[in-house]
Amino acid sequence: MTLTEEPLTIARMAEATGLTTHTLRYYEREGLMFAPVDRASSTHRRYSAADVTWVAFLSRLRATGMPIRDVRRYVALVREGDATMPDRLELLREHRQRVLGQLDEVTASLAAIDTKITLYEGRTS
Amino acid sequence: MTLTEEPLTIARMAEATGLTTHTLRYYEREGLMFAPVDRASSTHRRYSAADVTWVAFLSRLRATGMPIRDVRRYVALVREGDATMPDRLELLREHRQRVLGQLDEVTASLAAIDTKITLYEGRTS
DNA sequence: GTTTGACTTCGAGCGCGCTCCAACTCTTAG
DNA sequence: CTAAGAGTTGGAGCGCGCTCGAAGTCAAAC
Repeated sequence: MTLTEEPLTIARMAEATGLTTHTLRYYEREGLMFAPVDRASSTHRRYSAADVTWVAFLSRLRATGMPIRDVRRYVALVREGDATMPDRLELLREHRQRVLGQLDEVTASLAAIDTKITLYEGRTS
Repeated sequence: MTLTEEPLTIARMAEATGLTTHTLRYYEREGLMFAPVDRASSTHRRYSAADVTWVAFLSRLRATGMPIRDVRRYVALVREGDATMPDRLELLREHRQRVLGQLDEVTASLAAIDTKITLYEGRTS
């Protein structure tokens, strides 16, 4: 009884993923979808549950600043099958390290900003 | 005995701040400097220690994703003097909240990526 | 004084990631 | 069956933050 298995129109997919319909089509054009999106009567897109799962993960990659071109490389590896697992792992690990570095930098900068805030608070109190 | 008080050429300023000379000129054009940068014989820039301090802070704002236009607003307030302290404080606090939100989002996405990494590690071992 | 390399301005160009428009077709509610 | 609203494609446009090129001027070393 999984009603959620019904395919989604692009509008519903946009709601489900938090992306716009424009962005969904853009990602597809850019080769970021795992497989060609199903079509209802060969025109309107019908997104599967698997599509939702994939777009959710792809959004995680984007949210952490992975460039489109790297996402494309990653999904290309996924399409090639299990043999590319080590490559995917390496790609994700490298990305992870970059993100950790960015987090450090942002955190350090935030601390500097907090110091300034505290200073202002002292002067306006 | 503060040798560091000697003004810096743009090239040395670039070294000191980690920005390029192009970016330094760009920021100045965009109205992001606190005060007009000194000139040696009215052409070549000579950056003061105060300039270094300001650019360092401005880089913190940028590193945390504050848009150029907001940095401009902030520095405009600074120029207006002590009366604008409450406004500056508010601006920084709002920025701080946005940054905290971004940190949360990135951290959550990173966790999802870590999960995927762990999954791959399980399969390739 | 001359040379060499750093610096100047102005404006154009670019890479990224969308975002939007136009003109058209399809789906579905009534 | 028809009308209205949702979806389609292809390509242009945009906002941001630099980045670079050209053509010329200046400074410091010799």
